[in-house]
Amino acid sequence: MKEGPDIARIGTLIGDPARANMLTALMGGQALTATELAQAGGVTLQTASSHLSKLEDGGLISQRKQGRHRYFTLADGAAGTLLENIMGFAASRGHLRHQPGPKDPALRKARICYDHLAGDYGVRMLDSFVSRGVIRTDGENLMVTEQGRADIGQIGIDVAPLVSSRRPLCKSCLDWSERRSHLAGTLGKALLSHFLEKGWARRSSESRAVLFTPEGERKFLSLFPLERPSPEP
Amino acid sequence: MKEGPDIARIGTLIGDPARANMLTALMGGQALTATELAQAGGVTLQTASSHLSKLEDGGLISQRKQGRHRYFTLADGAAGTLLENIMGFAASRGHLRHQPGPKDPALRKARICYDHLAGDYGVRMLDSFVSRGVIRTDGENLMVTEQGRADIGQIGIDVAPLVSSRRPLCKSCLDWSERRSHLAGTLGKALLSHFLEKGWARRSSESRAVLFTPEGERKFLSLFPLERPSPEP
DNA sequence: AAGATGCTTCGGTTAAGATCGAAGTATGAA
DNA sequence: TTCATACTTCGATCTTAACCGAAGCATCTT
Repeated sequence: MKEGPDIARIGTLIGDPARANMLTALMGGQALTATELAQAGGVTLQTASSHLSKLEDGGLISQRKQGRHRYFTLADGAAGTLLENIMGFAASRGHLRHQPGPKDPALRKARICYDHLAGDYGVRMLDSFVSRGVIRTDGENLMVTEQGRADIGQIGIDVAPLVSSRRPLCKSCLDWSERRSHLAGTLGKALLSHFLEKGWARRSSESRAVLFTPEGERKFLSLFPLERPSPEP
Repeated sequence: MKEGPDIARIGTLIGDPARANMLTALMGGQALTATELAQAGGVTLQTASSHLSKLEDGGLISQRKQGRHRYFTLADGAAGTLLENIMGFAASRGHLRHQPGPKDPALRKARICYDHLAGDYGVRMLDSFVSRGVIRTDGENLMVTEQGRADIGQIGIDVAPLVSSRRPLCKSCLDWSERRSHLAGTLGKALLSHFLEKGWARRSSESRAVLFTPEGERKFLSLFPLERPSPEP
């Protein structure tokens, strides 16, 4: 009788606090072991193991055996995007777990959102692109302009190989701390990788924070100037 | 300690089968009473009332009192989009509630997805737009071309007023019965409204099916010809 | 081989919340 | 006023599943 996709199953999987915490931890983009995820979820290893197998059956995560460890990651980009969407929605309704934003100011400033940069710096980067005409926006969709390709090339990133993938090149992602959009998609991913490779910033070991070096910060800010505060919905 | 948006809360709301059924019913885009939603959810009125207040607290739905009725709708477009996303994801993982598609063939052929057309006809419409260059696609983002605006104008729809809104003009939405994309966004909404206004089709009273008249069907098919089966991921 | 580490499976307990009957409130009809 | 309809609130029951201790399996180290 009932028609359609089983959204309740996905909802149930995400609806348990321990599982939600594990998934949030996996949004960091790194593969984590069952033990690490148990800690992230705040449960014992036995309980975590049960949760992880449910998440895997549900297609949200996948695992890779390596020696006596099992490394878990989000199943794919679609799973990451789904979680981003839900986070954005939850934030838009004011459903925050503690108070208006992350307590840790570093997390508010710059953090990883699955595979791209979020937080104040992530929002600033997209704002700068839009105000300088590198990226054009049509409500929600984002497109790199012709001239924008050259600008991004100057940063040291070749746009061409990024479009081949089935993931979109640009995608806006609602930032829960800033309540504005930042840049996701393969370009967002490439930019973050670039910053990390150049040594401008590194990942925090305990959280999703991205820590810029003083020099990296200087370069970042000069690379992504803000003309004026651009009002965005 | 815990950072970020409370995705577990949203998950829990969607994770209950009765609530999921109610939300799916509301994806039809029409305002429904508590009694109707109780039936959709397969629970008594008391239980439904409890569910509805939880959904409202969570920001997924809103209500409007009218005499002794209370009409419930999805809170806004963002809520609809969220549910669409989750449906698409669930379908992509094969989480269907019964078997590979809707039992009702009419539902497979054409149905309402919140406010736009889905099913075989919905997919065909987008395919036709893409193959004729009315809409260009960049991975996931959709854009109406210059020439496309004129083509759509010929159908009788003025694109200009559709872009002002904060919702995107075009948006792809994964179709769970076809496993391909169809057209959402304000343009998708305008097209469906147009078909209904012109009397080419009408909504089914019991389900989300959209029933075309013989003449409406003829016009629809000639308006959205398929050059060749276009392979899409 | 023996021990340590990482993880899974099993079993019993417990807590959360979904459910509905019954009673209460609000609006409309007669 | 009286009755009917639409819905909410209260209270009690009952099912589901989250949880962890204990035991088992697999892999690495020594």
